[in-house]
Order: sequence, then structure tokens, then C-alpha cells
Amino acid sequence: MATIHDVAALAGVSVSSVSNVLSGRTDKLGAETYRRVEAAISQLNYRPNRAARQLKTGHTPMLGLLVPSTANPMYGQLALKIEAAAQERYGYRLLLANTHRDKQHEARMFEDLLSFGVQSVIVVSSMDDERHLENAVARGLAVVSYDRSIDLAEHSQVDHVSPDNFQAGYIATDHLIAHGHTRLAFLVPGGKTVSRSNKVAGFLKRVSEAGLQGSSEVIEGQVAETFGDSELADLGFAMASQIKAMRPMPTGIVTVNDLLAIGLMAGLHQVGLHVPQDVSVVGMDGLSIAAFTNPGLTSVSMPLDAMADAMVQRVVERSQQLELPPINMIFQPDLVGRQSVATPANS
Amino acid sequence: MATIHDVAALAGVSVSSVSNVLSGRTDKLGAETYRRVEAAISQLNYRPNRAARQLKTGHTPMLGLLVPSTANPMYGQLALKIEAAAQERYGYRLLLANTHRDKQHEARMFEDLLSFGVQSVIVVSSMDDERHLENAVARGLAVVSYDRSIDLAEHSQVDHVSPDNFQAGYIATDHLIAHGHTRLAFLVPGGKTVSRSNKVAGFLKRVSEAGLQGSSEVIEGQVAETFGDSELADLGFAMASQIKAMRPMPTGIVTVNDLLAIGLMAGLHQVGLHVPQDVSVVGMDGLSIAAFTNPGLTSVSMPLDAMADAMVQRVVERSQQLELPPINMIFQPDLVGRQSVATPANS
DNA sequence: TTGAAAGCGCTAACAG
DNA sequence: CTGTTAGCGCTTTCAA
Repeated sequence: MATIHDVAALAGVSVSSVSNVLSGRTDKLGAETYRRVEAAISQLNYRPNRAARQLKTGHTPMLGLLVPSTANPMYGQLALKIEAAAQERYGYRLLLANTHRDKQHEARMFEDLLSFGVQSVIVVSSMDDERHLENAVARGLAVVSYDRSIDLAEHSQVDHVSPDNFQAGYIATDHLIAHGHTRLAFLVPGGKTVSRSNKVAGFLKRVSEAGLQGSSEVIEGQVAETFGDSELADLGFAMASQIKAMRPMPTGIVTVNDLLAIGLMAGLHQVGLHVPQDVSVVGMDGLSIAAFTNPGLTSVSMPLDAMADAMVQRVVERSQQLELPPINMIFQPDLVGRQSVATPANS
Repeated sequence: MATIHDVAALAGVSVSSVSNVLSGRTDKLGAETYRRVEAAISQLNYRPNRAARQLKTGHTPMLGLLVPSTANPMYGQLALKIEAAAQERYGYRLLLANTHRDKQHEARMFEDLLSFGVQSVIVVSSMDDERHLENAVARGLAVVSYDRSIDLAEHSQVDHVSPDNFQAGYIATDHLIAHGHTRLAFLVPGGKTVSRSNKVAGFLKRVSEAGLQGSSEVIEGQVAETFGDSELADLGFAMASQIKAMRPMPTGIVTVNDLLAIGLMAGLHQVGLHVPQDVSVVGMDGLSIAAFTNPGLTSVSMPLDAMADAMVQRVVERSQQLELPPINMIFQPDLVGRQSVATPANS
């Protein structure tokens, strides 16, 4: 690989002139010098060595992204959007890790990011506790946490970007109630996260407004230890029998995400229950495959593009300006109606 | 951040002793020295600066991964497996980019990888031509190309790892023929890739063995410009009407991947055709969601874990030893039967 | 406007 | 076995 010295030699100028060309400090350069440097650069196909630059400047154009699992299309899509935004807006590249929502993994990744000189991280957060994130901030990382809106009172040093999960739970439930359902269930895997709690809270709020507390409930799956696509769908599939065994059986079900809903619909079919004739189902995430299930899955869709963009912008800005006040951005979800919801049969 | 000098000072030894501890050269160290260095390291929470190390040694523990789109669960899953293998086997981190099968993107990423000092890349290849990959190799990258098995005669400097796509096309077709289908179609998006051509070839081979050339055909979709999940499924959905309009209509359909099959099944349903009663469908990829469609999608599954592992191992080894002879590894696919295939109705 | 030179943090000779 | 030191390639004062 050619170095800045080779370029300088070929152009017959000093290395600092080359450096000035590289950093666009054209004001400090003669037109002729500029031209010759440009020529030398393209002739040698020269690219500055990032490691050297980083060693000098202390930063590198990379963004860390921690997701539970890219096998879940929700996060695969998020990674896609974030990568695009980082690249287009700032020319940053993406350093990706799958955490399986495990703190060990997350902590190890933070160490690595730091040692790689990465200063910006977007984290799809693990369980309730975020002390390890605050710790990372203290060590100099700019951290944006996704899907975990917080109380402003928490006085966190981490930025938070999230869909309004309470609202998501609320409108999903409202949709079922508007269709005449009175016996409702909310399905959630074992393992609490803030986003799940908020969705549950939205569900409960709408249920109690409608006076349906007595006939509605939250059903927690027997743990999904990992967070890929297959485990969640498997869990949904398994939970179908639980639903069938309930007396009285709910007619309207909201699930915490689409994969769970997709598994659930398959499971319901398996145990002889028809969607939407016997049971209506509403998912959350707005996965694009939800449009292609049979029946099509009604789902609460999250504005991924806008959130990805906001996160990238925020985390890079903060990495350049650590003293920004922490923010908490909330994005509104949207119900996408398809065929998995109908008026309940009289019973 | 603490530096190696801080550690040396605190431990009361020289920097080279610290460096020796870091690189595990314990033979050159007194036990006491070792102990004190260890203590100083953990006391300062010291991590070596990768940029400095890289500048000195010329390499960095990162692996590049180029996929068409992580929004396609197939590649999301591949990314997951590769990340895990890279981390576990070699302690490497993953630099990820989505290429949309666009050469511009790929070429730009190669530039960046080089300038970041990354020496190993796994590429889910773009279109037929791989000259840009050879070019990257010439510039010092170790490149493994996925899903594009080649003629050994091609004398490429790139390693190739791929499922046996010919075989995949063959067994999918065989499965339909074994169920009694005689009018077959193979669905493929516009835009040729080697893997698609191979799958088509497998289809045609089995078709001609059965003497069904006259009643079978390959149907090319009107281009899917990008390669995410939604576009492919949309395309499959749209192609359902094409199928329905055919006279005579095929009773058995193989698709080039599962997303296309999932879209197709939804589209067939939409136009009033039942799977598998009217039409049987076989996908390819072995996505885990294929188990949860309605009906469950019969699919040719690829041994992702083994391939991910092989690719990581190969590309890292090659980056350490550039003069290895290029290889071409082929993995055998496997048909997973579900409910989307049945005996055709008499007609 | 351009050039010389220090130094970012680390590794690996080499000398002691 | 331990310490000293010369760079890796770049940016950025500072002097010319």
C-alpha cells in the first residue's frame, strides 16, 4: 500500500501538503500543488491508512450496533437502515454484534469498541437494567439505546429512541375492542424488557377503560432464552395450546411482536382453531412478511426508517460533542389492518 | 484511556514486559513481573489500543461481511452465524455492509476495508462477474465468495463456498415428480446470479430425465431491483397471476428462494388457488419461518452453520497465509417436507 | 504557501 | 529476563 510519503514524493511536495489535500483544507494550498497531489493520489490509487489517522486523531468512522439477533427480521431490517444512514450521512461503517440480550456479550462488545476506538454505539437494549450502558458512557462512548423509553427523571447519560410502546399496546387492543372483542389476551415471552412492559401497560390501560379487566389477561410464555426468529415463533406456536385450553377462551389476542404472532397463528391452525373466525390476532413490529401470512397479519408497525435515522444522527453528533443533554425521542406507531382480525362469532 | 506506559509505570517494569504479557510471551517473563503487570492492567482497566497495534503489526481482528440485505432473513441468519464463528474461533469482530448486489457498493466497501486494514472478507456475491473480487485479492484481501460455486478451470484467486445449488434444484424438482406432478414451473426473479443459474440447471436436468420438457418451464419475474425481504415476496405475490393465467397451468412450482415462495403462496391464495390442492410449492433456503406459513412450506434447506464456519475459518487462515491454493467447497442441501406439496388432483 | 518534525500507542529487535 | 528504542502512517503545530 502506498503511503502519504509516496504521494508527496511523486507529486514533488511535502507530506503536509498532501495531508491538507486529504482533509480538504484547500485554502492553504496553491492550485498547482493541489492538482499535482490529486494526480499522484489517483495514480497510486492511494487511500489513507485509517489506523494511522485514528492513532493521531483519536477517532475512526465506525459505528457500533448491538442487536439481539439479526436472524429476527426486525433487527435485520433495523441493521439495514442504520447501516445505510450511517454510510450516507457520515460515511461511517458498521461494526455489528449479536448480543442475544446477554449482558456478558454486551459488556464484551463495549470493551472491544473502546479498544477499536469506536465512539458511537446504538444498542437494542437488554433487560431492565442499564447500568452497563451508563458505565460505557463514563468510559467515553456515545450511546443511544433503542426501544427503551425512559422516565426523564432517571437522569440517564444515554440517549433513548423508541417507538411509543404503550401506544402500540393501546391501539392494538383498541382495534380488537372496536371489532367487538371482549375476552382479550396479551402474549409475551418470559424475560422482561422495558418495551414489553410498556406494551403490556398499553394493553391493560385500554382493557380497563373498556371495563374488561375481568375477562382479559396477560399470558407469559415459558421463557424464550434466545431471541432469534425461530425461538420466538416456536414459542408462539407452543402457546396456541395454552390459549385453546383457557375457559373461557379469549377471542382476541395481541402479541408483543410479529414473530410470536406468526408462530401463534400456525399453532392455532394446528390445534384446529381458525384465524380470524375463532380467534383474532394482532402482532407488533410491522414486518414485511406479515403481509404474506395466511391470513395476512394485522400488526402495529413502527417507523423504522425515521428511528434509524434519528439514532444515527444523534449518536454521531454526540460522539463529537459529548456534553449534549440526553434526550428521549418517541415515535408513533401505526396500526396496519389485514385479515387476521374479524368480529368475534356470537358465543 | 490508560496506555501501555501507564501500566509499565504502575507495575514498575518496562513497556516491553507489558507488551510481552499482552501477547502471552510468558516464557520471556519472570513470575513476579508477570503478576505485577497483570495487577496493574486490571487496576487501570487497561485495554491495548487497537489502532496503535494495527499500525505496528499491519493487521486488525476484523472480518468484513458483504450481504445483499440483512432484511432478508436468510442473510440475517448468515450474518448471525458468521459473527458467532468469527468471534468464537478467532476473536474477530464483524464489519458489515449491505450491497443490494450492487457493484458500486461492493467496490466502495472493498476500498474501505483496505483502508481500515481489514484483510478478510466474506462476500455474498453479486452478479456473474467477479473481476472486482479478483482485483480485491490483488490488493491484498483474502476473499471468500459465498453461493457461487465455480469451475475449477476458472483459476480464480478467490475461495468459494456454496451449497450445491444444482442439487438443490434437482431434489426440489424430484420431490414434486415423486408426488406425481408432471407440469412443473421454476420461478426466478430477473437478474442472473450463478446460484440461480445452477438451481435452474438442476431443475431442467430432473425435468428432462423425467421427459417433462414439454410441460415444464422456467418463469422469470419482471426484475426485483433490490433484494430485501419485501421485494422478493412482493414479486412472488405478483407472479401468482402469471401462474394462474398459464394454459395448461403447472401443478408443481419450485422457487429460487423461500421469500419468493412465501409471496407466491399468498398470491395464489389471493387469486383463489389452493396450496397444495391446486398447486404444490417448494421453496429454497430453509428459513425457519417457512415452518410457520400456512400451509407449512416444503423447502430445500442449506447447511448454514457448517458453511458459515467453513467460510470464517478459510478466510482468516488465508489472510494469514496468502499463498494458499484457492478452494471450492460445496455443501449438500436437504429437503424438508411440509404441507405445501401434495399429489396433484386428477385433471 | 510550503516543509520539517514531533508524537499518537504499540511491537519487536537489540542491547544489557 | 528486562529495558531502550526505532519506527508503523498520519496530522498538526511551528518555522521558514
